[in-house]
Amino acid sequence: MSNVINSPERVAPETLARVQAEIDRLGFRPSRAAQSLKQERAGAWGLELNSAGFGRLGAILDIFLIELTTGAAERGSHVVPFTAADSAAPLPAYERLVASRVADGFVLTDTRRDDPRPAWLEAHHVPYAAFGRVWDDPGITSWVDVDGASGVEAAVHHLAGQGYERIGYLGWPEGSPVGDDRRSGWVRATTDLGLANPEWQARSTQSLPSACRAAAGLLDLLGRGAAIVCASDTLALGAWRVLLERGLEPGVDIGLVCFDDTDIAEALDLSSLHQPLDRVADRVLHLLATGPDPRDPAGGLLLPPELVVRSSSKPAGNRTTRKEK
Amino acid sequence: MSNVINSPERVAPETLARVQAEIDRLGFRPSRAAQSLKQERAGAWGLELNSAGFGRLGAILDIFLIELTTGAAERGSHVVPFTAADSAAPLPAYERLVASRVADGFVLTDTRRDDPRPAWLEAHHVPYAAFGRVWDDPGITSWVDVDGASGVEAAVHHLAGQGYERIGYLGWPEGSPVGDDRRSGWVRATTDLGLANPEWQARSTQSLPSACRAAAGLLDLLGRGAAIVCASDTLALGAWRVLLERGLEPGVDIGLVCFDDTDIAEALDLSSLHQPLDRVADRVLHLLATGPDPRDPAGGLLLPPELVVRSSSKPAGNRTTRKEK
DNA sequence: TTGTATGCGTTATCAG
DNA sequence: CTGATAACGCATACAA
Repeated sequence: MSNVINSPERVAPETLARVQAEIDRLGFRPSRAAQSLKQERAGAWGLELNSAGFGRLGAILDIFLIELTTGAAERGSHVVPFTAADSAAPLPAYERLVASRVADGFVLTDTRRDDPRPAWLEAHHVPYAAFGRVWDDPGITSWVDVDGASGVEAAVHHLAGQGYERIGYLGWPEGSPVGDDRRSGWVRATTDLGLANPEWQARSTQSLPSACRAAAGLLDLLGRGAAIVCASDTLALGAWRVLLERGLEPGVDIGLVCFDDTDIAEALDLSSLHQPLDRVADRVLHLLATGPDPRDPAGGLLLPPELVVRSSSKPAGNRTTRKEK
Repeated sequence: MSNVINSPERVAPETLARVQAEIDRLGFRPSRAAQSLKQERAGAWGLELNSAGFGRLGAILDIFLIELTTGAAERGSHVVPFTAADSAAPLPAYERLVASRVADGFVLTDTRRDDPRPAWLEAHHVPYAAFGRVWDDPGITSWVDVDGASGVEAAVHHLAGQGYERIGYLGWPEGSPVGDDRRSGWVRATTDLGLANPEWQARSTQSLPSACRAAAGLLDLLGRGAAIVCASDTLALGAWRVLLERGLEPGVDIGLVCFDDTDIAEALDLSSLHQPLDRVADRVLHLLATGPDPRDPAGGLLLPPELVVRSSSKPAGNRTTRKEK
């Protein structure tokens, strides 16, 4: 009797033991397909893998996928990755999974302005939760994101605490919501600290040559003894390269803090803002399971990143000892 | 009638059109759960995400996952990622998916010596195919791998063709099957070309400081004008760093070719051996669908990587022009 | 408290 | 060639 499995409290202890023994002996495990059919839910969440977010330098989505997979398993469900044939028009791929009832809902990543997915999912009453703000509609609260502004702010305060007085910012071109958010943290923190100088910033796309050019220009402006906060680990790689080419040592001649804390930051021993992907995954799964909390009309959840201090932002004491060449 | 969907040739053209019209009108799509139940197959392949292979510097498995997902979708199935609670003892996680019939079989990655998975899967008659050789048992042919030896060999020949005469090798410590395989390509090629020198090699683990130390030692040995083949992009990053620190330019003062062709190689503009992950995924899915070919007892499939030439291995002509400092 | 029957949405079989 | 029907394995409601 399946009561033993699903409501053990409704069954006599003695029969429970007997049936349980049989279950163990036979190695019985319920079939997901039959369960899904009966319960009319797949027990799986779809996750679109788009090449914009995956497999790129400084990608963190692979880690997020691991966290999501683990978290889903703990809640008795699965993650079904899928790709859209045309990444500019992903809706058909979502529609397929919904229509064949392979996924009960979706985890959105790489949310952007004019993202067609939230509206479509809302219209079709498909549950979803986003890693990344839903920028188009403040009324939508089914998202979790990392607070880029407060992260960069913390980085600036950290650098100021280490004794840096000229703190520049190497970010993305204006217009990307994530980039603008991170930059605002730099503006706020330098203003608060009385270190503001709107000149001390440079913009670069996520390509290394571009990052190197931007970093070089910024370094010319700032000079030795300054610090730079980078909007991503890729930008930091560019900055790091320019430092090396100029014979400058990160954390000694120039302070460096970057965002994302990918393997690159770790490998290069760069201080970085670590995104709490385990907590993001946990909250996303929670949202998916319960739906957005109607008592909380304020919006989604903003998680602060954690600053991981490495040698690229050494305290002032260490910096005084110049390394012999 | 479902004959229209599953065997349209057995149905009168007129009824077919009529029923098809209804299907389109109603937007009917078969439910995967019901199909799975009826056909007694999940239509999904399990893929273990272990933190050894994912989210690490120079990881290519995220790209492989995309290829696998796309390929599976083309064949009407899905990929179900999962993690093992204890990555040293992954079998229970496999067992769960089999028992609840969530996955019909598995794609193995990160195969290693004394890997318990192939034997277990064979014993339980669970279909599987590996990306990476099954090292323990030459009788097992259900794998696809990239031919590291021939790849490195091609890299050495390429460098020799560019005019390099001292070609060193920066690899992993002895004992890893993949590393030994790649190294053997260097030995073979340098021997064939009469450029062999067993001294010209260094060994390093996949950490940047270690790679830098090893690369520095190797460079001391080889001197300017030599070339280095690296067993991975991470090792190449170490070599690249040492070059920069010494004021040497890759492709001008030192030739550099690495393995894996990850985002790092692309960002640093390093020549690299590109693994044909799309073809690997395709063959793995083919193996899964058909089982290993009994007419081919010779073993699995070895695909040659493709050398992507970038600025770090410029032809000799370009090298003659020394850059002004 | 325990056992039994029904139906979830398919596909395959079989009688018409 | 077509339409009806049983069975896949489970959960649930209901009868015993």
